[in-house]
Amino acid sequence: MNVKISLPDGSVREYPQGVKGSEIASSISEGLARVALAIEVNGEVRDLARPIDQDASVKILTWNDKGGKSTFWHSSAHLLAEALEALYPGVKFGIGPAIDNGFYYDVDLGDRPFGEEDLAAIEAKMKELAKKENIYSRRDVSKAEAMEFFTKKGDEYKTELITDLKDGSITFYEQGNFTDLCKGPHIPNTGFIKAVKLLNVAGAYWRGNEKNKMLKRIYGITFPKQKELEEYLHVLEEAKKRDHRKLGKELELFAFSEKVGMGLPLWLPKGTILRERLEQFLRKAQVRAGYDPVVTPHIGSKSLYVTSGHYEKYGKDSFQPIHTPDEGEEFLLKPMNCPHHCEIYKTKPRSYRDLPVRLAEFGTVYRYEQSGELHGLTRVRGFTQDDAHIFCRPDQVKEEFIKVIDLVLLVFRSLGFENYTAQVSLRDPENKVKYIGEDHLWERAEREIQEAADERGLQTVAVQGEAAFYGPKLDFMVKDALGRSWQLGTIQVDYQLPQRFELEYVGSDNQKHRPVMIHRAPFGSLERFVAVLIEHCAGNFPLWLAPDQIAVLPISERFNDYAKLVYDKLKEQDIRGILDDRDEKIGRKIRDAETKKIPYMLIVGEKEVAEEKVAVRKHGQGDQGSVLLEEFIGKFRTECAAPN
RNA sequence: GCCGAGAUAGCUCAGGGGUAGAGCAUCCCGCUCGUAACGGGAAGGUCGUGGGUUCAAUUCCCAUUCUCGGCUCCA
Repeated sequence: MNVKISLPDGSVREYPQGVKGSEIASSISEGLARVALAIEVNGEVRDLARPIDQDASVKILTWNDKGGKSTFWHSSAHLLAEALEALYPGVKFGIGPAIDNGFYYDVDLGDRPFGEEDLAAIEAKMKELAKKENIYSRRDVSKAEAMEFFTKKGDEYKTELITDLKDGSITFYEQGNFTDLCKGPHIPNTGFIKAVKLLNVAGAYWRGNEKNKMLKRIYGITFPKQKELEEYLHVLEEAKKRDHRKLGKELELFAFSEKVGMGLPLWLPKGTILRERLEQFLRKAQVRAGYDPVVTPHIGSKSLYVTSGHYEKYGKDSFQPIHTPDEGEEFLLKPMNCPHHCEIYKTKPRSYRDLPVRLAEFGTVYRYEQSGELHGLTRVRGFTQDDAHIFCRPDQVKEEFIKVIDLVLLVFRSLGFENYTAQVSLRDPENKVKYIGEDHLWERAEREIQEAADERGLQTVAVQGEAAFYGPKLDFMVKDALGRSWQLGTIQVDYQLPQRFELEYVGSDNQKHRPVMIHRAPFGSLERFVAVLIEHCAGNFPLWLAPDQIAVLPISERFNDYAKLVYDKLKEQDIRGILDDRDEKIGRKIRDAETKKIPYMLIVGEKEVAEEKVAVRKHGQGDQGSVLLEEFIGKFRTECAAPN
């Protein structure tokens, strides 16, 4: 009997029943068979060696497929385990999955001291074992048999896992001398793994539960070609160079002080310019889009947050209330701007004609993040949101959403983030009780968010169960220059706060109605955004943002007067920059300006003085030749205008 | 918060039971210079903080703070 196999190109071929993925691959082309790692059968990734008994649509997976990569890395985790077992007899294993970039294995090495120094030896062992081209073979085992195997081995983690599995659906995979509980799939043999790098070791709780024992998690990555590993390591190195914590220090953008407190960034003068430029840019765009700027205090009465519900949900895990000398007064550091904005909404009765009301504030909020979670500017305890709340009628949600999407995209485009996607976060349909708000409003809002995203041509993924408890949301992810994804802006629909604050408007029917609230922040937080921007452009900010746009460099002290004249002329035009009149050689001055990543250098010497010119040098590009100073200023002013 | 590693000059880092060292930055002197580091000199450190062991601690031990790598969490 034959089975009909349909291929991704739409063609259908017949094969004898029980045909293997590897045979299908060979029948398509020998080249494909050589690089085939796994096969997707009706959407499920499987081993190439597993027989196919029924009609199916299949796709041969290679390194270029996501499923191929994850299979490859999962198999690499097994190879790591095999190497560990060879080098550390008696080692116990937790889990070893593939992750976005590589794989890890959680292991219990007992009391043995173990650190990153040990990784090289394991790596060598892995390479040695890989060369053997051991086959990953799958075998069904009964629960009892599986239990017996790991009990005998003394691996209590595996036996715990087996306890939770159903008899009849348990499989082992074996390669070389290593056997693991695993549902697969795997690549055909270890020989595909040509390049191995173990990256780091970290603690990880067994099953992610802090009550459990902490295992050692060994992270690694592998590739089918040595060259690909080298490229990957190069990207890692590049990422290190671009680390915003490093550049933030070098370029004097921000700093932290133990005395001020962890997670509380200090913005230095140059960083402040950057930040304020971003603020001004968005402020302008928001005024154009019909937002009203507001300002609210950094603290608020505890009762404000009791009303909003934040106190109940986060109060205990937050900065503790501030007490005044007078009894009974309690204030909280503002963790959110929305309660304040709700109170602004309530300062006067609102008509349906007034809506939407859009209140915007660069509001600094304070949240008690766990100490281990703090990280540069991306995770801090005090940060400024480019926050705004749109109070609108239910029938305006979609239109407002579209407007917000436009604003977010303007921000991304203006800052050079060309690659972005969006996640539509929906309710968990199985568990509607978790959420607040009427069913029909949710359904409508979820539909309208999706429609709004589609109308603007956004590439979206919908994820169920990811909504906030108060409403569905749209989260934006950007890819930076190194291909890393960051979550930035967010737009969220909220039914809860209008209800809690009893917000109302009078409708055309002369009845009171409840507005819908939209929270939105295109940057997310200024701190996080600046961090991402630094890493995206490696500290080479676009001209309109650069803290120092120009360095004026006299060739020698003899030309300092002219240099000062040039510098003053630039200042008059609001051009930011420095005058380097140090007693140094021009090569040195250029080098320093290049290191500081200043976009333009104006070099002035004998020739320039005589002709009222400046010799222009661009950062990273070198000498651009001389032009008249006036001419340069004219061009520069056009070039440094903020986008809009 | 939890596990692990670390903290030495403004920065990057070396050293190690007998009260510290380099390069860069800083300051001074000389040079007056044409597109990525001019030469010489000086100054600069309670070796994160607090305890303990020791004749002696920056070094060993304990605690603590902060930083880093993860885990967990994230309005």
